Parts: sequence; C-alpha cells; structure tokens
Amino acid sequence: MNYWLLKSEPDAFSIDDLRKMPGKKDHWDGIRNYQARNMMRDDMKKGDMAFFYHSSCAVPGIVGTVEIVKEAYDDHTALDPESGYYDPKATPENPRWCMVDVKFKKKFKEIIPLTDLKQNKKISTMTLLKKGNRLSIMPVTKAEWNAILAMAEG
DNA sequence: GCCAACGTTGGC
DNA sequence: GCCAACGTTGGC
Repeated sequence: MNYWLLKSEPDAFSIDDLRKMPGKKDHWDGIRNYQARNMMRDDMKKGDMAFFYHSSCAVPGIVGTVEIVKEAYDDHTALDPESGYYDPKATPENPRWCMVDVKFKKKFKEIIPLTDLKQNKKISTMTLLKKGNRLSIMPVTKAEWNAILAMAEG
C-alpha cells in the first residue's frame, strides 16, 4: 500500500466539496502532466491513502486525507470541448489522460500550513518541499505520512 | 501581480 | 535530438 499527496486549488475543488459529494466520493480529473499521470496510472492502487493539499490559496497546506477507491481509468474531460480540461490531442482511442476515484476520509481540525511542514525536520526531504516542485500528484513515504499525521493530532 | 522553476512544443 | 520560446504552476 502506497501513500500520496494530491494537490487541488480549493477555489476549484476543496476537501469540503469532496465531503459534500454523494458517497463522499469523486473522480480526480484534470491531471495534465505526464509524470503525475504515470504515477497515477502505474502505481496508485485501490486502498492507497493520500493527503488532500490546498494550493494557490491564502494558506496553502494539507487539510485532510482521502482513500483511493478506484484505480486509473480514462479521463473523459480530455475529450469534452466544453471542459476546461479539454485536450485537442486526446481521442476516444487514445484519451491520453486518466483519473482515479477518491473518497473523503478525514478533515483535520486545522490545516497543516506549508510553513509548518517546512519546519518539521522529519519530513525535510519530502517531494512537496523541494524547490520548484510543481507536481500535482506525488508519492509520500510511510515515515512522512506518519510524521504529518502526528502534526495533525499534535 | 510577480517571478522562479519547470514542462511542452515545434522549428531546425 | 537539440534548444529557444512559450505556457503553467504556485508560493509569496
């Protein structure tokens, strides 16, 4: 079982939006980066857990956890000209992009701000904190997962 | 709104 | 296959 971090802009889709969905589930669409797609397609398995990260907002940080409940399948928004995620190079035969389904698990009492994450020496090497990192999906080690959960409880 | 960092595109 | 130009991300 693997651990992940999923970024989303809360103005577009927040953890509260996910919690309000029927069954507290939704598809994680709109991934348009090959590195992120490949990890999602090849390594993300049903039962994996992920942090929900709010980016591009007043206080960026980790707000809770979700579970992967369906493994990668075609991202139909790539084929939809009306969608903001439309990719003119995607075809029904080769949609290029995929998505997974996630289910809300937990919202932390308070966000763990990026500034706090940066100060925790236990997770100083994590991908999220590397300079210039822009991946919207990234792997998290078990040690990092546990260290961050401890911050949420502490 | 700025800008650093990175990914993608396309001409050659 | 190189690399300049361009677009996007995302913290600040």
